[in-house]
Amino acid sequence: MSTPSIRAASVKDVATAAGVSLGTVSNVLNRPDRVSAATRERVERAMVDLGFVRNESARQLRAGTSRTLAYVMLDAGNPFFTDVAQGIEAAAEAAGLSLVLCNSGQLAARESRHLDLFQQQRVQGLLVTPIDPESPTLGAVRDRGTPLVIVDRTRDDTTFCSVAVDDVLGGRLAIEHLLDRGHTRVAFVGGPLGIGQVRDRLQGARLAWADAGLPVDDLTVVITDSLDVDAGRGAGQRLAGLPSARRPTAAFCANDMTALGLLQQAISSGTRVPEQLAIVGYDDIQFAAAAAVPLTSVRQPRVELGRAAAALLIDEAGNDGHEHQQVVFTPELVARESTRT
Amino acid sequence: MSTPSIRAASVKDVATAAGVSLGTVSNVLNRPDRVSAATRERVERAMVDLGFVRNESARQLRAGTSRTLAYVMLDAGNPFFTDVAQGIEAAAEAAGLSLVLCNSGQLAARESRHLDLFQQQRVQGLLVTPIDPESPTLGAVRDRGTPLVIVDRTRDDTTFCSVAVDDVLGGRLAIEHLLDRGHTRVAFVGGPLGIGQVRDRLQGARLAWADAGLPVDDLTVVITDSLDVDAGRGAGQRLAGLPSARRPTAAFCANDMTALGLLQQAISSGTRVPEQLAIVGYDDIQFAAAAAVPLTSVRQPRVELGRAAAALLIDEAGNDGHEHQQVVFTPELVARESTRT
DNA sequence: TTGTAAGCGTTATCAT
DNA sequence: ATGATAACGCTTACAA
Repeated sequence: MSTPSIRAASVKDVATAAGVSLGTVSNVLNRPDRVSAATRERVERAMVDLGFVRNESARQLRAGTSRTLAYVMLDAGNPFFTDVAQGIEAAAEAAGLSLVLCNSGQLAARESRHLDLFQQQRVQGLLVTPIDPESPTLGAVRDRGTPLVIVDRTRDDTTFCSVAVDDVLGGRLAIEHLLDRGHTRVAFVGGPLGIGQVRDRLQGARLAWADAGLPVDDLTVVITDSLDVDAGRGAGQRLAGLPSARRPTAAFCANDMTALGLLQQAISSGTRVPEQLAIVGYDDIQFAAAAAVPLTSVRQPRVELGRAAAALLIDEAGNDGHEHQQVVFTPELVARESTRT
Repeated sequence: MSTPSIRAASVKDVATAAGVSLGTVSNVLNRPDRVSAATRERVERAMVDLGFVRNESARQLRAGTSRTLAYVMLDAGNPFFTDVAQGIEAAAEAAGLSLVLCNSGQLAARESRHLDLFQQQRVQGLLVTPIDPESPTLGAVRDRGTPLVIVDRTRDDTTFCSVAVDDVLGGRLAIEHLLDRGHTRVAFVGGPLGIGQVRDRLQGARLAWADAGLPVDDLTVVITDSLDVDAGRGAGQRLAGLPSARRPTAAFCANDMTALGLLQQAISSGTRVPEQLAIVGYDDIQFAAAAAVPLTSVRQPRVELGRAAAALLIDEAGNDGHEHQQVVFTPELVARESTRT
């Protein structure tokens, strides 16, 4: 049993206890092969006796290298981002690195606090899903020496590595699926348009609509204030209020939370899904498949997204010949009950 | 614009650039009042010119104090824990501390890796929702000097601070609610029984059942392998297979994920909820209210749980007269459509 | 108000 | 195979 001491045991304490020099202790820590089995054992015993815990600050200061990656999430409450984090962690673990997480919660002040902290900690690299991908603070981080990759967002220039999913294509897929099912009056539900991804998904929807040669007015656009469940409910009421001749027979929602809200409103008001209203969501979160009417959704390769981001970061941090890459993944439509013909 | 240099600028570099001594630079960092406005300004200019980022390892090594708390989550994909984390972060932020997160994902190896890492980083304190609250590794952490509080779990002894919710009472509330609604054949759905919380919720259910003087056999117990959506679906099929005379008219699920699965199975097989099957969940996650039939659920004060845990930890880390406390919160039943009479 | 210098715990180089 | 010693970048007395 170790005795909680007033001051944590240091290598020096271990050395004294084991009757060896401090350098030898460091060797059992870092090059165990360089030390004889007998002394190694003695040192290791002393370590557990004293409850020795290596001081990472000192190690890092001297060695000049950190063994951790950090991911600043946009919204830890959204299952999408925790899946991305899981992919990052898998890649980090495979490379012998640890991942620590932080949540900006969409607050710029918190985002920059966390960015600062991690820079000061000299993490090997930083992943971030930024509130604003164009923000100059990201460039500042990298200029100061911390490799940084942008996750699930893109930037207009190519000065960063980034991984994202083709949202224009995703919008296309959703609408093409509904057209295939014979729908000719469709609603896009989502917002605000300040979010680049919402814009892209809408654009993709419009492109597919135009390609089909349908009257542009038959694609109703319902802009919401946010992308949560309440927004979906509200949109449902707005759709229900339309004259039946103009009422859409299908809706494409900019994310699953919104789609779930719309679904709930429909069911509780007696609208049958998919017979009277087909619904397509976006993200394919776990709850989409588990909804009362399993939701057709555009799936993004979340875990793979994280994995790729981590790989890019590890390359940027370790490879001198590194060149920035903007990786764009392809989304995929998962058809379920909510759009069954 | 700062120039990305081959080696990060140090206080010494800043001192040289500003034409002052290294001690003065440190003063503008730590005691800005001790230095004249003129030199302070000069030093600050030099800092931005050089893109100076304070080295936290060196700071911490010398000052001996960390400004961060860490939370090792059990399952980052479960919205319950991210809400808890939010409460922790709020309390940490209020105390001028940062919070970093890690996910054990129910893997003991990962849990202990993360625990090790944070100990080595000498974080001010550690919060953890452990895979096994009785594990001796928790005691080892604390013995080695890192304050640790247990979150959403309890331990048999009182050697730790902990915060949890009264699960026996929660089970009681669920069953009493169903009894109030007139149900006399009820199923408990959840498992495995290795999880203390599942045991407690079941125990509460049984106590309430016994108090009502009903035949013990009329409380059907359906044990599941896990607490996810699939488990709920499977349980639904098992219930449907019972002879109608013995088939429960209501089910109490050990968490919302399971309840959502049960609900989905019921709806897709034509069982009307709540008319033919009433459902009570547990946790009151956001998706519970957003389900096709909004779910009655036992709510735990998640954010408050986190806040309280952080407060305990901060006290343990900073207050010499600290005494361990086991805080137990009271759950609350939120009635919704799924149990409407 | 500012400068000087010691030391935090570790790693790594060089002797032995 | 092991021991002595000089950094790493910073904070903090203490001296000027």
